[in-house]
Amino acid sequence: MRVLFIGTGEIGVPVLRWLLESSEHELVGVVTQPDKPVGRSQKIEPTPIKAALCDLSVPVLQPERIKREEAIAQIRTLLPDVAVVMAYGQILPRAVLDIPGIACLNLHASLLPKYRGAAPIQAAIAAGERETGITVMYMDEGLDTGDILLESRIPIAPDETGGSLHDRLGEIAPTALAAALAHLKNRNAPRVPQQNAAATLAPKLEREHGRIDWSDNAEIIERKIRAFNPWPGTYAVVRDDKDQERKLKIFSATLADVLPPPPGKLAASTSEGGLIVGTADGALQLRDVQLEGKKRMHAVELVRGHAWLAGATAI
RNA sequence: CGCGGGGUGGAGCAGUCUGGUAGCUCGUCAGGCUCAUAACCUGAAGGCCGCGGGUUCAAAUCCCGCCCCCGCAA
Repeated sequence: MRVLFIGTGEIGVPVLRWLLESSEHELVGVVTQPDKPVGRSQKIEPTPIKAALCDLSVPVLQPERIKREEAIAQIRTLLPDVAVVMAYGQILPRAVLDIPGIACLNLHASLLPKYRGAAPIQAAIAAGERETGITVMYMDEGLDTGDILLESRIPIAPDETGGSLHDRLGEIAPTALAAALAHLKNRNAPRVPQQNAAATLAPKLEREHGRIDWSDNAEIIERKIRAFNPWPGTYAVVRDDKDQERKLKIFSATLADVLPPPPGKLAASTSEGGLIVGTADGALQLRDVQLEGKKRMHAVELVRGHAWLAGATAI
């Protein structure tokens, strides 16, 4: 089949690679977001999808707005049978959804109808789910509301991070897509409407969402730290010995079976060294942390040079 | 020229403003104490103080240039 890939994020790269190598399907074009300035130096960088596309014979479209008529007209000339959308970052208008001759599919990184939206991976871990997966669905104009073609499930490990789950979901996506395309080709593809009553939303995450509320339970906070690692990250704001507010990023922490300090209060850990911090119902042992302006390191190392941390309060 | 923090023995930091013998917590090694120990005591090794230039009797410290790391903003 003639397949058009529409995507931007890293998670779509395995699917793109699979389409490139597939002998059964022809990648007729790729739509991705425009190159954007990234990082401290604001260097203009291609999207991960464009960067992964070393095969220059595939047409790449990077419309500022896919709603515009010029963009739509260009896509139409590619004459795709199927469009495959994954982590694109723009809403597709009806006019685009109607272009593919057979179907416009979306690969979404959750078991729909749970966690519709931009951050399904983090949401699943933060909620303490035991499994998640890739859902292949027929796109409609709503936000991840289309009818389901199939889903591919994987378990969530107890030490899973947003990053590790993101990578694993990206890797199983090609298999799910292959099955979906095979069904379409054989004209026996299932089509099951979502149970809208069970739907939940996983809205786009901002850095500010990573601030930890120490009045939450230890288990909730620990899951959030894992879910938000590496993006958008979690942090506490502490006052240092010079009365300056400093941001302390927390990359990992574990539940500590010790007498907890009050919520948000940092204390020296007697059992393992480093720092423990109080929550609503228990203590967390801090592991990988990073004080703003400093390198990422183990809490044990950080405390050697920053004794004030033991006894500080996260505000 | 977006804003800001930083580069000091193996790790994390202080010292820089106010130039004058390189310091702290830990690690390593040796010895001691102990039934024993990640505990405690004693001792030791280990630093061209990011790189280059300048000022000075004297530079980690002051001046100029460069490299690298990190936080924010986008």
